[in-house]
Amino acid sequence: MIDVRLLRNDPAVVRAALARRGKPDLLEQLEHAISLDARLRDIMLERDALRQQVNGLSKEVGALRKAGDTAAEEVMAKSRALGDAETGLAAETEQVELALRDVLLRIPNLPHPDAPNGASDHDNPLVSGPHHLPTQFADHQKVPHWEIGAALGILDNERAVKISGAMFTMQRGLGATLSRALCQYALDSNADEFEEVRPPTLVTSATLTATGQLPKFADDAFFIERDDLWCIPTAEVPLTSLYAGEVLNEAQLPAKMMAYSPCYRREAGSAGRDTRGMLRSHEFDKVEILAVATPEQSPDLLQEMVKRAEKLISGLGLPYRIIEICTGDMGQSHHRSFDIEVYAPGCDAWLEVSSVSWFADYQARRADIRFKRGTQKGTEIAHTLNGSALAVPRVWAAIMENNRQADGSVRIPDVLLPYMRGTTHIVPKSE
RNA sequence: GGAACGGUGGCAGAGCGGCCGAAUGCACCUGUCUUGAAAACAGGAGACCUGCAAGGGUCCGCAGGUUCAAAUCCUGCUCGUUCCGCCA
Repeated sequence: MIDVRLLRNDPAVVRAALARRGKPDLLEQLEHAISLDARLRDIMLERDALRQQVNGLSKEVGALRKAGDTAAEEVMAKSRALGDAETGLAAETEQVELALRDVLLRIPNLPHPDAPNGASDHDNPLVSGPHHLPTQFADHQKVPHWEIGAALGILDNERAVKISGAMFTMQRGLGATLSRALCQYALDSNADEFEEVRPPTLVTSATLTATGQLPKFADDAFFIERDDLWCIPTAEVPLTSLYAGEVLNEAQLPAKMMAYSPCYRREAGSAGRDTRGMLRSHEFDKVEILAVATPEQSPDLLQEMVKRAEKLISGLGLPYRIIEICTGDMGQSHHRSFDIEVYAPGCDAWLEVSSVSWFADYQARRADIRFKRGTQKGTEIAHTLNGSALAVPRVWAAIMENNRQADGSVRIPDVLLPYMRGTTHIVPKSE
């Protein structure tokens, strides 16, 4: 959520910042929020004045009663009348409050001043790279991973579909081992600074609202109606809410955490896209890194987290590049955001394998994560940042295609060897 | 799933419908004392909204209800503990 007070005191700044996202209807929502806020403060003032009177009268009644004064009855009647008026105003206040909250929850975050302007993903500037990109690929590398996986007997999507329906994948044998190896690798590489967490993967609506998926993007998530729980689309969701509703001490920040989790996505808007192979599916594995921080710590943390994600991809020896997300392509909650893309010669495509973002106080305000500076009075809203350390399926696919040898085998990147039980190459099953 | 009990400030823990934003202890902060600290003593100190401020309002798990007045009474929910049942 954006800060209502900023909207109230400096609407021009908010308008200008949101205008950069290039969605005209946003500005209408802003005006709506501004007028609701003004109205809310008016009636709250009225309501509080009434409450003050009622409170005062009630005290009087108490005193009169004690003194045995019959005037108490009169005062009670007066108070009752005021109380009725207060009830009406209170109901209205509540209504306006809810309406305002609903509008605010749907307004996206303000882009960082340094975030590049742009209308769509075509305008995302290149930050670094391409790295490790050979001048040309051999023919044996220009085979899509779904063909490689099938030939090696390590990808069995047909049976995944039999079990669970379209857009589910299944890895078998060394394919499954490779998936797990990637997770281990990502976790081990960040264990120096990040606490490993194994969070719940079913969460409440409140939790899913904190990170920004609700109320606007309910269609993108799996919902278990009977128990009123949602399947997480990323470990960002439970990790962000880990400190929800708490006041942290400044000394606890930055709190750095990481988690492996399955991720569940309905992919409602993309039916039919990327249906082959492992580029898009309803369930996949990911290792996420996340930090809760002070505003001052955040810029450096953002850079650090991009570096960490880059190091993982680079360590695998895959061709990659880093781009920055422009204002028109930014996600709802993002303040500033970088993507790492890996080139897959079989698909002939740059695949987004990691996204590192700074949310400023947008998520923390929704989640009510605050911190206290030293012995200073009062609290401040914290900042949150997170990034995929490693999203398994697309990296898995890129390894298949980039590392395919002339003999049809796939070479395991060196950094994964410790997790592969001695396997250096995945070779076709000889039958 | 069934039953019993419970949810009060950073923690522990009192609280007759009005004198309760809430005793007390610990922890914390500031002073006095001390070379410094500890101890002792004195004082201070919650969060949120609104307001330039003074002030006002809200918050005792959550939501309703009763009442002139609710931490306190009633209802529903939720979470926790324990016991039973079930179970990897």
